[in-house]
Amino acid sequence: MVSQTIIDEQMELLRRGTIEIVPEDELCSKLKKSREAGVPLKLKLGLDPTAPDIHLGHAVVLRKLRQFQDLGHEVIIIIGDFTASIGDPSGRSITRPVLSSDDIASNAKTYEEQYCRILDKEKTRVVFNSEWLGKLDFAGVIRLAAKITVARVLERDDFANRLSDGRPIGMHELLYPVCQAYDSVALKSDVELGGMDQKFNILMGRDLQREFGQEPQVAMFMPILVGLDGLHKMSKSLGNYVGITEPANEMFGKLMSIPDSVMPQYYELCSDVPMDEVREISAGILSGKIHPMDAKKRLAREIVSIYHSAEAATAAQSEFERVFSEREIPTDIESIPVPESAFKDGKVWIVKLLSLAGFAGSNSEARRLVEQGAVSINGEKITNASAELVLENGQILRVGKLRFGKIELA
RNA sequence: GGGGGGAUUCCCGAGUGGCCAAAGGGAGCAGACUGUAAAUCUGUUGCGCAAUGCUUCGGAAGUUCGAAUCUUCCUCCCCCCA
Repeated sequence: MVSQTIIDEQMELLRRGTIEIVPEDELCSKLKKSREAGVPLKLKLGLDPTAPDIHLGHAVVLRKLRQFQDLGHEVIIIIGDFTASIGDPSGRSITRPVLSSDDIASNAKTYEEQYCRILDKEKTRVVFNSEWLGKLDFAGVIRLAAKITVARVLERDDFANRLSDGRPIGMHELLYPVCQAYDSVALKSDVELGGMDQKFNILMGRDLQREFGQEPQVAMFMPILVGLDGLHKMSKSLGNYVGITEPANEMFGKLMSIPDSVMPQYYELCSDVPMDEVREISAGILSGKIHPMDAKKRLAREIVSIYHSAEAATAAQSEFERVFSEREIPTDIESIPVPESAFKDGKVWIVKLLSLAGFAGSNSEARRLVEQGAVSINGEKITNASAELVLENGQILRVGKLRFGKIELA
């Protein structure tokens, strides 16, 4: 007999940072059963192979899976190569573009390289859903579709909204949730994790498994991590993300730029700081005992430590303080090679230099930056857009607050 | 199959013959302030070493001294009816 205390402890750990577990008591009994029988649970996570960079938002779910692995369970990652050819309509107001199979293959590979930074490779299996979905023939598809009603599919918010707003919905998109649900059937998964945007799809998995006479999976919903802007969900396309493979300094800096209001969420979902402590920090900020900036530095340090090391985190913090608190120049600055051809009479036009450095997308933009007083060389502001400069090796070109470059003469 | 509406700069959206590189908002960028937070204020946001210059308003052709605006054809989208 498995001690209830152990299960309770496990449940408490697993509950952290989840919005909803449907149903919670089923997870409890699955954990117990698994422990008694010595058979690991199968955790399913579907990844859409469109975004090749895993960021902290994806990491929320991956880290939860890791907790399951640490409890002895098995993770199955489904690369949705087949479903990507449909395009998940979740959270999209427009129909997604269809990916080529080459893109999918290379994206999937990048995923594999990245997820093992969080997951235990020994306890992770990767499968492609084309393995079973690709084998269905048209009759099979129809039989599958027959198990779900149109009304059921149209319950889904984005379909309902699109329909009422008069935006298009492709027939193939209606089948998306069915495909994903069928993945659960094919794998006989015990638990499926996903963001709230996946709620509909994951619950449909339960329905379909029941239809196929399987024990339905437990659905675990994780919040969608808000991006660095504090407004929209973290996503690569919005550029408000922190990739898990980014350098420590970069990560630290990006994390320092989040709005204060999202700190508690980041603490809970992206760090391992115990929840009691997280609550203390939040309270401390409210009462004025803790400076929000200090809380944020701690947060950034905690997160950087997970993906790099404690040392790297400390170093990133001192670098951050150097550059932004003390307004000094960063220690490692990328160099800007300046070829001879850029020179005219031994001088380089400032606008030319900026586009050479990649700090401006066009000469017009470069000109604007100069006129707005954003550009300096060795701390000396340049405001005349037609300025011609005599350059020396090692001079520091700065644009705005963030961009630095070191002049390197060819 | 029939009828109607629509496609504008990164996004939304105004513009129905010259005053339009195109209002307004969002987003971005820069400056001030600051904790690289938020809020706020200011400037800026097609290209161009800048010129009464060049290229843009779904695509092509046309009318006109002149077109985002008018005409024709095409492509795509939406709505209503069947």
